[in-house]
Amino acid sequence: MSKKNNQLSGPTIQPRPAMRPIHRVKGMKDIQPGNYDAWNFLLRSTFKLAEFHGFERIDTPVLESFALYERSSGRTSDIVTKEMYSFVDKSGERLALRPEATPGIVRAYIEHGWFNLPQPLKTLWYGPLFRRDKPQLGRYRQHHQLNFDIFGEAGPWAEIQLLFLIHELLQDWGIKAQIDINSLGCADCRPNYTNELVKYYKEKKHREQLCPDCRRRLLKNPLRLLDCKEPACIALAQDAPQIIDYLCGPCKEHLVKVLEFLDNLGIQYNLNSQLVRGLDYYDRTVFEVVMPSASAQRPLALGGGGRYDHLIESLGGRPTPACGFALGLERLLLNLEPHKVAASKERPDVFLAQLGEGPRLKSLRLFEELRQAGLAVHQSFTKESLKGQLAIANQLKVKYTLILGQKELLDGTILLRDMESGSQEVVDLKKIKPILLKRLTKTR
RNA sequence: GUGGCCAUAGUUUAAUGGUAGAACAGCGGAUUGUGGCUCCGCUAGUCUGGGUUCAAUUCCCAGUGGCUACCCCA
Repeated sequence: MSKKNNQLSGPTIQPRPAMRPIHRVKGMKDIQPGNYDAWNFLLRSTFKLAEFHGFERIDTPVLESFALYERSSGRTSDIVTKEMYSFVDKSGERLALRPEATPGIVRAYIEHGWFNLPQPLKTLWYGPLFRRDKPQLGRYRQHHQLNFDIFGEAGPWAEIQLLFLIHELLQDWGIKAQIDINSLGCADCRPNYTNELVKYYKEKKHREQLCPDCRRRLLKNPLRLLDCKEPACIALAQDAPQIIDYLCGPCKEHLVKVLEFLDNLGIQYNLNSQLVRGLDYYDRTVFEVVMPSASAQRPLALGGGGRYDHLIESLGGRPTPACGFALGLERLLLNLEPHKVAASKERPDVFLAQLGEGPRLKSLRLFEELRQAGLAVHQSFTKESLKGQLAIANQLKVKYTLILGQKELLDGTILLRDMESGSQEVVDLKKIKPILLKRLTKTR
């Protein structure tokens, strides 16, 4: 157990632990040192852009009542039936870790009377969601979403603004994904279509070709027949009636408006009549951002959303049209170019190195002074050796390093080292702040 | 929930039925006040349980975990 080298200043060497460490829970992910750069890259640009678009930041609790999801997402949806983390609280109340964001957001909208705020209300939500899936590529039991919602706007402008925002974000991030769009009609016209669809699939020659899953879907949720990836079912879906042909006047007009605007803005999209979504609450416009995957048969969805004009009502609110969109952070992360992330990282301006007790104290004060002057100062007060401190300054790729030792402290000076050239000059300590400010603004 | 592949230092990996070798990273030194390059040293590992065996990290079984495809979804 004895250490030969008692000068070791690194992590303290611990005796071997007697107990086995506890592993993280399946499907959960830690964000490790260094990983946050990519998250910041995504989040910072989103928060900024969403603010320009007039979205207000909101949050809702991780824990909600089970009934909320049962009523909104659909009693038969997979999310509710097999993927939710739910439990009974000591009080006997049935609770759930939120599996998606929209129901909680809508609940808050109703509960706090957000309909009294200026409408349309645009909200930005960011947080973790929980689904008890089997983990795989881009899927974790805890994942994070960015949710954009627009309340109180019945017109196609809501969709347009969302799609425009998404388009801008994808461009900023350098992600070349495809936007799929479709309309599911409304309560008036959708039944006509589903009737036709069921009729088509019930024809004997068609029905016989369906996979077992799809035979079930035919009874439970016919729209999802279009979504199957079995070759035979895909072939059948090709010739199936298309919902576009069955949309009522207003629904058709709405969709056409959305598409016209997109054309006008030069936003490329793919009108995909096969696109249906896994949640029950959508009306009219639905869309998805998809990324073709090399290994998987289906493209990976980076995000998805649509209009939910009746959800607020069905959760007990006054009738309010609404439209929302969610992006999956972990899936976006999968598609980021490392060099874009690296380039987005801000480099500190100055590194402050010190040698000895006195200089260290003095440098703490100088650190504060420079920081308040608006300089990005870094330091490593725990390191003793100048060598070690310079190595860190080098890793940080700072332009200048300040060195304050005993000698400088006595003279009232400080060393200014240019890290690129390696040249050094002695500067009056009182003048270091203006000198740095001047040099850095010149090179920035 | 179903299927496939996998499990050795922090990471990437090598090897073996006789208790494991490297690279990178970290820390220290060469240079006790000067980074990047170099050289040297140190730290650190066979997922868990059971079985076969004189002996298991190696072979077998189970579990757990990871990756991945499917269902479904962001």
